[in-house]
Amino acid sequence: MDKELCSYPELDKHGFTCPVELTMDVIGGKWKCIVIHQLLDGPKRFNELRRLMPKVTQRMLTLQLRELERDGLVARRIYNQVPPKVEYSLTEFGWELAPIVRSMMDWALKHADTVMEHRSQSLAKTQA
Amino acid sequence: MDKELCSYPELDKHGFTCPVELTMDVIGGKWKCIVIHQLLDGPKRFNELRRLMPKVTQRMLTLQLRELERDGLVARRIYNQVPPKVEYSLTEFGWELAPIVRSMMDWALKHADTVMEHRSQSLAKTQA
DNA sequence: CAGAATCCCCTAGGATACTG
DNA sequence: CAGTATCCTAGGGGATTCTG
Repeated sequence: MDKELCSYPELDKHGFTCPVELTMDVIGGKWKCIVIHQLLDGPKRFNELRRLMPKVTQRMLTLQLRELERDGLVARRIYNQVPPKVEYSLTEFGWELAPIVRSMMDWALKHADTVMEHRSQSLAKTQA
Repeated sequence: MDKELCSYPELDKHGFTCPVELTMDVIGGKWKCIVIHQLLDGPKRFNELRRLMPKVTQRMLTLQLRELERDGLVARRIYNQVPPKVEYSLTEFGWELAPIVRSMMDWALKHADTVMEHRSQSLAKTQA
């Protein structure tokens, strides 16, 4: 396989130049990875997710969940009762993302302080 | 450790509720992961990156590179010559992202078609 | 409870032109 | 070659209100 001409027919057929671009298109939403991360722990109700993610508005949560649903990553189960109960869970396909999200979590726990150091340092330089 | 009260002091000190949120803040830019993916292959010059990423504008490439630099993930080496030569490479810290980006690539190569199927299916439903 | 509907804003990101 | 400098806009995202 030619290293310099490494294109991906399956991908650019759909307008993606690079595999990573496709993945980002799927999980790149501001809250998607966090939703998935929460769902790794088990199915969650809508307001349960809201409580777990205090900074996301319910509008945004809805939108991101809809996109995850569209891509087949998240299942939405409606219990027909009053008051309503809706449960979100990872599909089998959604579980395929677990390694990625877990490695994102591991990375953050290991390197959070390093990132913050770099940021404050480069901020200090612009200040000076 | 209490599962229900699983907060991360190091993180929410900086305003992050969840580890994954921090990671997304670092690599969540539209092109950052792709840049990193390209740099996994070795150092690259500016226009070399542009050629590898046809869809990114040079303005955006510059901005994303600057942020990656700020966070200490990418190094910028300037060769003092005419015409100018600038080489971007992953720092040691940047290499820590390799597992994540690689798993993103693997995922895409495995599941691209499945994603597309789901998308066209859910599109068909809205059409109907 | 789990949302849909509006309204609105901001900024991430694009297009184009210029430069050391 | 490797960028700045402007200008501009689509849409990502927020706040609020309403509902089955």
